Amino acid sequence: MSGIADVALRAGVSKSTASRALSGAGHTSERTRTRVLAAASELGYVPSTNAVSLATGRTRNIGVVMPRVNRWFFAEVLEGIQATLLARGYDLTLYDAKPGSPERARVFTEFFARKRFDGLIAVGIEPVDDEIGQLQAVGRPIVSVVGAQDQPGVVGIDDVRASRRATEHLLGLGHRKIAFLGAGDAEVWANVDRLRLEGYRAAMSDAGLSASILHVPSPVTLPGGYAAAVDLLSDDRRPTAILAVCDEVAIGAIIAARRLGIAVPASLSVVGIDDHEFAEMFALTTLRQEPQEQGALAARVLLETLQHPDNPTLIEPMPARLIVRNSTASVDPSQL
Amino acid sequence: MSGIADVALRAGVSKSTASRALSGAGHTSERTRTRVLAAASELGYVPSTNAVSLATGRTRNIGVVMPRVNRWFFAEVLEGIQATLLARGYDLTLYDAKPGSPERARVFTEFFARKRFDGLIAVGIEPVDDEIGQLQAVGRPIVSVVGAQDQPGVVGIDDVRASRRATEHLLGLGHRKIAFLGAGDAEVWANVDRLRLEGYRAAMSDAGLSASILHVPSPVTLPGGYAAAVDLLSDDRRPTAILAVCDEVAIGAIIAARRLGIAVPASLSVVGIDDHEFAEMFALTTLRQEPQEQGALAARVLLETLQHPDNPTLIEPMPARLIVRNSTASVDPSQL
DNA sequence: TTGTAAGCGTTATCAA
DNA sequence: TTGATAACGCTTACAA
Repeated sequence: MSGIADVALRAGVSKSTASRALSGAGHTSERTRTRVLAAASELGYVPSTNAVSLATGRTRNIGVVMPRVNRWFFAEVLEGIQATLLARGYDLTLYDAKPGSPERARVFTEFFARKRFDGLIAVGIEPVDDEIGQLQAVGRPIVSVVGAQDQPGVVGIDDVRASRRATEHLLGLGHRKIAFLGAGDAEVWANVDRLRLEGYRAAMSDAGLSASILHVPSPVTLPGGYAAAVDLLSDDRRPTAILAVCDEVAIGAIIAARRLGIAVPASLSVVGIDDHEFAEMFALTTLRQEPQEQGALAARVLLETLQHPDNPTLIEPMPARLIVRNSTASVDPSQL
Repeated sequence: MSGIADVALRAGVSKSTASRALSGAGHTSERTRTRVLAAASELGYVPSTNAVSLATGRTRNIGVVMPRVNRWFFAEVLEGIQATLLARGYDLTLYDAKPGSPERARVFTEFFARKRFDGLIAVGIEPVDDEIGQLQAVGRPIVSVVGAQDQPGVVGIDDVRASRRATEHLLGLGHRKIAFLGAGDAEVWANVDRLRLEGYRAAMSDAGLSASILHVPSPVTLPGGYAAAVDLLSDDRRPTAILAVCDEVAIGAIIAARRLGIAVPASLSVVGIDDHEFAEMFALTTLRQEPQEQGALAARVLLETLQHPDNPTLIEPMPARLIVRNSTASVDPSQL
């Protein structure tokens, strides 16, 4: 456990010189610098992060809050953030904040107040009431991933546009009876769900099909989509196509269709949003978003902000490309 | 940003008295204590974790390393750890360490050397070569989740026993041609996979079926299990039952069977290990393990060790119960 | 029970 | 370019 004092001693300089040589800040002669560096590596010197933080006020640590980690999207975003921070030598402190839970309240008050991080990445956090103020009160830069597109510092795709595009794909195939599957009432993702529903509605309206708009609520999970689809598809007057709020729901719907003996895509087209890791296996047509990239971008933007606090970075919405696989086809004329 | 000095001033005491009153260590008169507490809350005082850590040597932070976070098991374990730490006021610093990656090397050397945590939880880390030494060198207590059962401080189920039990379930239903699906060669989970394969082999041998042992390699993912099962089941001499290394692979196999028109469980029994969140939806018979509990236990044990370093806690293997659903049935006599 | 003062391991200021 | 010395914000002997 040798400290900078030991290094200084061994290099025959003062602590301050050693510090300068090691951190690169301030002037040091080439000769002493190499001597200090040598001494440090010989001793296996590792600076105490606590002492550094105390003296400088920076932690080299980033906080990440998300409502949960056991969902494909969140896990992917987390990996993207992690990789980027790691490359820059930053640590990552994770905070779990399930909506409405008492733990969440503690995170927002107690844990955030400790300010153990230089900046915060909020993923899929839709702050309610006082949470907004609590986030502000942290007094550290914040970047969000998925959230209201109108706020600054938000990384994500344009959800309205994505689901509109997906709907148009189905319309282009001749479908008229298109159901939107997903987005129950009090969901985690309420915001995103709402935006995607909106895109679907807009596309339907534009096609003169306002009357055919059909919003089927479903839990936003694979089993949830399965169950909801079983109900929906058991009806005689079932739709010819389904737009799911995300791939997990879409895949649930495909599995439901198979079980009911409904051929996909011959008798039913299904399109999702995400390009989930299972999408290929189910030949799912979907709008691809890349959560790892979103996480990486969020991290980059945040680190950039830390370096140049008054250099506000404008974040462009990320692209969402239509990936056509084999879950969508032209509508069967007999079904019209 | 008021510090303890401000609190002390406001309460009309010295810094040390304020510190004692706030931390509860040492004696303080009831009266001054309440005064200090009042002053602290009026000022919204939050101790600087850096200063505390520097002075005490403890961080109130736990490190968690795992090879990845976007797999059901890991994500669940992480949630279990998180919840437990949160309840005790501990922070969680996450380290991603994909096997063999250069990032992993950095984590094990650079990041661990910073010792930003009081203890470490290693989930599914199968340390190689120098990594073992590097973990030791951290000089902090370590608890593992899943790993060699013979090492101390390891939380997990008895994998050999679990897969033996699963195999016996199939044997009890009259199956003789039972394939083990999973565990390719150079897999992340090599250790666990090997143990489960071993349990299967043991059960088969005990039943006098050594000759029928059939190990079919498959990537340990749902799509991987799907692909491997499609191959396996396309063969005329296909097995009447499959034991999958985990539920994700098992579910892949069920989906494959359905696509091939093979009825589960009538013509094919499938059993998994995990009780994954999708298991119920696929009526999968499985051996349930509870990763959240494992994470929580690991966290509890670690915190306990921090409090009583010389009180070695013995960790019992966690139970794995057979959950019989509808993916297994007595073998069809015509298939024998 | 309380206060003084010395750490904890760095960085930052200011002379030299 | 370098070196004393004072922060950083807290805990903890040691004295009172």
